[in-house]
Amino acid sequence: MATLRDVAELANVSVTTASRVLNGADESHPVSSRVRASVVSAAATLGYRRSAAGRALKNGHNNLIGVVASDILDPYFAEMIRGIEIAAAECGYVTVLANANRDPYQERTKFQVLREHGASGIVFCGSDIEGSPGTADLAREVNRAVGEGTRVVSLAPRGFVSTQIVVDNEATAYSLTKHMLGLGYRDIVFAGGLPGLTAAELRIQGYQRAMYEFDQLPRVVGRDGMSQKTGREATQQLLRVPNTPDSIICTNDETAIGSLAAIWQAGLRIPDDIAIAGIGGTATGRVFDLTTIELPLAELGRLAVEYIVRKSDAPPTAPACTLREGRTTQAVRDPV
Amino acid sequence: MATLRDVAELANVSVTTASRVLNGADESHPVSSRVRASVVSAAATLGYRRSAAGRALKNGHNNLIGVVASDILDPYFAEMIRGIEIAAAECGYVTVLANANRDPYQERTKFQVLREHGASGIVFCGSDIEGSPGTADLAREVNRAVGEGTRVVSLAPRGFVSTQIVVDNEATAYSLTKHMLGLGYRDIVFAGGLPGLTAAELRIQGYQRAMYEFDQLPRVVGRDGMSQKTGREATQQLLRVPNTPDSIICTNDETAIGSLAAIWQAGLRIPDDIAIAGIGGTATGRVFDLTTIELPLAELGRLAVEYIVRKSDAPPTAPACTLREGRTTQAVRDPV
DNA sequence: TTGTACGCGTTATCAT
DNA sequence: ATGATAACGCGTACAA
Repeated sequence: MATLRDVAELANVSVTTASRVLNGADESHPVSSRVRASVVSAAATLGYRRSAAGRALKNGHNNLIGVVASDILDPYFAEMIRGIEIAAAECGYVTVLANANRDPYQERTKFQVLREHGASGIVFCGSDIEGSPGTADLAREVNRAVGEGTRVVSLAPRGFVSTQIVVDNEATAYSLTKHMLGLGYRDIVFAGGLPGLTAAELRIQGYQRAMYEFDQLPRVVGRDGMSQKTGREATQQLLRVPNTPDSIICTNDETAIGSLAAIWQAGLRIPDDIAIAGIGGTATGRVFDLTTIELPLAELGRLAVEYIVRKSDAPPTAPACTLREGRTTQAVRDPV
Repeated sequence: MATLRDVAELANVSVTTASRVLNGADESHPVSSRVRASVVSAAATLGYRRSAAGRALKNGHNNLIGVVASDILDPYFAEMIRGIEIAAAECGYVTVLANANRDPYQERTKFQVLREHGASGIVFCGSDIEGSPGTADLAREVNRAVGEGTRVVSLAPRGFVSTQIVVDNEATAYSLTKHMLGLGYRDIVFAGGLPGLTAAELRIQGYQRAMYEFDQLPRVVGRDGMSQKTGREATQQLLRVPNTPDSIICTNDETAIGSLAAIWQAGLRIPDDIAIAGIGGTATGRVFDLTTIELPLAELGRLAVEYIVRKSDAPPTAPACTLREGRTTQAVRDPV
């Protein structure tokens, strides 16, 4: 890699001048257009690229934004990451991705590595599991980082203290359940989740609150995952026994997609035989015309980046969620 | 951030010693266990983390692997990225993600940024569009980088010269089409693609070759995308006019999922009324029991990382693809 | 308008 | 077994 010095030598100027030409948005140090041109041309012929390492060492900070994602394959998080990456690129920042595979230990390790690389801010995409081992360790690390000026943002509820830009999970599930009840559904089952996973638990609570208000008995199944597979298996289970519900609210769109797959494969019709709703608003949900709560996932990512880059601002609040009525639910004429 | 010097001072040793204790896998420089302990304890109390910037500056290289992805939301690429990230983490490397949004200009810009950050290697996830503007620019940049020792790997066919770890797209589509013909399907339509997108064009060619060999007329629709939306819209179009085919081969699993959505929503049965097959082997495909060619996507990512990290090896070759017979196709008793 | 010189955190080399 | 020092590439305060 050609260095600034190489460029300066080829252009017959000092490194200072070369630096000013190539990086200086600095108006206080004008450079003659002749010198400027020769530096630019030298840089071009040498294929000069500034060294992020040297720059970071000098400035004490890096244009890096770290991401600790629970699962990059889940469109829910992928959408957030995409929002982060786009906003970061617009601000001249680079996104460093670390996939934690839903493992608290990996989260801690990767958080540390991101810090070693001098990330200006670190964003957590994904909730945590209450009381899981390693949680305390992670909390300590996060505290230290925040104390040293690193901006830490969580885009899902988290046990450690950090800036949170989080949708109201309880309220989304509550309002979605109310909506389903309003359509006339009564025997509504909630599918998906993980014991202790905060975001999931909050959604279950919202669902339960709405059901109790309506004097209906809540029923939660498939509390062993947040994936399409979870939705599929939980639904197959439901269809195998009596008491098939009239509708299923899924913990997220992924689970709902799995549920759709199971129902279609069983030869039933949606929404006539059984209705499905999800939470998320991901692209696959739209393709299936899924009734869901649209969460501003990419927007959350963008807000996180803005909070990190414009260091003075107060933490932003998450924008509102909106219900999207698809074709996997309908008004029920004859509530049982 | 506490520096090595801080640690050394607290432990009353020189920075050299501190460095040796904290980073030295160096057996040739033993350290007394007493000193070692005091350094370790000092580092712990200060929360010392080594600086990647300083280290990169000194070593001249970074433990970074850059990824230029066409679309992180596409599970096809997300799976590759996941493979990269896991393998990289195992080798002590960090993954830097750049999403190019299928734009050649963004690819070039982000490639350069990745180089600025001293990435040891850069992986391209996604094919390119032949003759698109910016392609030549990118090729020049890549050449320069390779000449300077950066390892560049493409996990899809690419116009520029680089190490390629690529599945045989023509062959996969050919063998899948042969399989469908063998099942008894005759009026097989191919859906999806983008004009000039090399990987997509190769799949179309493989499909056409198989059809011609069987004296069947190939028919390609929806050549305006690679997404679920593409598959859905192309299929809706097909169902709207006469000459409904007996089966659809989709350019990838995503397109196939969209196709499934359209067919189910139209009230038709799969595979009885119409059969669907995809290419990819992604998780969503499995949930829908999609007949597909399983490509070793995560494995490609892993191979790319190994090639980058173990700098001496010859470029690895892509592992084989395997047909997975799902429930979206079946043997046809009565070929028309 | 342009140049000189220093220091950021780390490690390799050489010295003790 | 431990320490002093130089150098990596960059940006900037200061000098000219």
